[in-house]
Amino acid sequence: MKLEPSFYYRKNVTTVARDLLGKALITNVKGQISSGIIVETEAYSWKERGCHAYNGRKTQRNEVMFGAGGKAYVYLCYGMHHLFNVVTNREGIAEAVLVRAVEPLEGIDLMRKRRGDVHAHQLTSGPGKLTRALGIDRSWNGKVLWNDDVWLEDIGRKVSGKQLEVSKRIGIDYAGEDANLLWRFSIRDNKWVSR
DNA sequence: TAGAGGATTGAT
DNA sequence: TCAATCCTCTAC
Repeated sequence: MKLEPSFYYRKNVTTVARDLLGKALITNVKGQISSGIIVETEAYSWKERGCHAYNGRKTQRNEVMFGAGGKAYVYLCYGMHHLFNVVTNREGIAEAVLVRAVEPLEGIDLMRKRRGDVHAHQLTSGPGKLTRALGIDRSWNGKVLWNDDVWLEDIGRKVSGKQLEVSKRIGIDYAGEDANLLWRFSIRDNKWVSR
């Protein structure tokens, strides 16, 4: 079952980030389906320095984050990697959840084709890798997440408190104290969690 | 309009 | 540990 818009509209971005664990991210590129189970996320909010939209800073790139929740925010990092975010909250409030890693579910052969011949557990174990494996690029920026190209689904997988791992976010040393926020959520001992 | 730098990856 | 590589933002 596809996640309802109300799932994304919720006000607490960290709650959405936690709830996304165990959900499936599915893409349909020219009729070819590939999907993965989300095992690692990070929350970002305009209220803290790790976020592109810190302090309400709005640019052409991050404009989508200011829209209503439930859209994809895809941007290029380091000139070579596409990163996939889920926009949350209501219009005017810039918050998003970065999907950092998924566990391959469907279309594994297709992912291999896109990623080259790598070990199964390296197919989608990082934010730049999973976008490539699933065929996501910047042209997907702004798509709503309940259409037929890309969507999220509840596949009934529960993440217990025991499995939930909370930690500091990665790669935002420049954010000062905000880099210490425990806004990274992952499934403990899952092979596809990055690093 | 030019220059600096980045929410990463993969090879060395 | 470091280079690849190019878009985005900022400042001139």
